[in-house]
Amino acid sequence: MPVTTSRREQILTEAARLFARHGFHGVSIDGIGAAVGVSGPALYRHFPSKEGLLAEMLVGISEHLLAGGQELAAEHADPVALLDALVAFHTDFALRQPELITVQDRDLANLPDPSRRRVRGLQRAYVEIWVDALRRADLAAGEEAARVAAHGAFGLMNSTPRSAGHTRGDVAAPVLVAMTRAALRASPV
Amino acid sequence: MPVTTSRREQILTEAARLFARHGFHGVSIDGIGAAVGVSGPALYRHFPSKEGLLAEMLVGISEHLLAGGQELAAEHADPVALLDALVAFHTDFALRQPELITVQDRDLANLPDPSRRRVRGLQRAYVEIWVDALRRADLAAGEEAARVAAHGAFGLMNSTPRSAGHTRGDVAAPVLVAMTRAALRASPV
DNA sequence: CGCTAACGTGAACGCTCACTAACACCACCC
DNA sequence: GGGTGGTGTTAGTGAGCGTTCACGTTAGCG
Repeated sequence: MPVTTSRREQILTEAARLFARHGFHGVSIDGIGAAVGVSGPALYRHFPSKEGLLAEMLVGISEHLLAGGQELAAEHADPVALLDALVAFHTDFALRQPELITVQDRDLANLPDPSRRRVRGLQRAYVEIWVDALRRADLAAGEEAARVAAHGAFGLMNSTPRSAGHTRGDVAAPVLVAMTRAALRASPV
Repeated sequence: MPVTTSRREQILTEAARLFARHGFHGVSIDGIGAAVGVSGPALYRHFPSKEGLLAEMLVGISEHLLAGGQELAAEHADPVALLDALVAFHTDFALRQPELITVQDRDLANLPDPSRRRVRGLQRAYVEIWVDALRRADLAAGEEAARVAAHGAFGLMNSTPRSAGHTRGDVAAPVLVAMTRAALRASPV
């Protein structure tokens, strides 16, 4: 890993910004090129296609989340403590990388089939960590309810990137963490 | 208003389904036409443009939510009771019209400028009802925190349409309602 | 020094797509 | 029965865009 951001990473960063703002189909190859200071087809020296670029982005996010989740799961035996750690971890990521979060759950449909399956698999494994913790902590009335609760928590923690976005992280973070923890504890009605 | 769904409404319904699945730019005029049994440019007999169709859809949603919110606000003097009613109302809408919810917060960016401003204004007014109730109920540590909490609640309630989607509503609804209420009560840390 | 590989450019191609134009059908009504 | 407005169709047009191609430049290296 180079100390100076490589052109590849530069492209990924700017593309994420643009995709988050205008959507995958709302951004042109020329537009991405212009954002990094080169023009148009130069991207094909670094990525096989526009879809390939998106694929690398989304796979990267999913892998990062799953890796973090697995690490926390290994550290915490107590499911309630694990959930608290997961909430902190996910909230931190969502507030630090708002563009990635936005792109991830808006443009998944634009992935070519094999990559989409890959991302879906990674996401499913990540969700499974949450579902498992919820069930072990007796915080869900069943498999399906646990899944609803996990997705609900994601929606809550991912909400700030999607909406205004320019809320300062140090204001939003404690609110979101407190809300999510309370929401999870309340799920079994 | 005809008892049989007019062609206009038919188009709006099918377009919502398609937009939700593939995104605004991922759906063609011909595709929408095919979905309602006519082909292609026939849509221009009912809508001025593809963007106009989207505009009518999103304005309709925003107006519906705002109207519902205002009605509830008029009925409930107690802010906590109002919040409970808002949660029930919004959750019901989100689970009954998952496609509309999906399109609303994914494709707002694809609206032409005047309509986008219109929708943003309606949304802001709707959020204001929530923010106001939260503050009057002493459930937020400040203006900005209240806004974060409101958007968080939306993210939670809107989560099921976005994710799996094929979860049965009568399973998801009570879980989401309980989670959202708990989350809102927890927001002041 | 020449060879090579990495990186960039502008021009061209081919396709999709929103939108328009010209025409047809049909219900309705005076 | 003829005019009229609503609703459809097919063919065409022009623009945008992803991708490829042929070519230029530069850096490293035997």
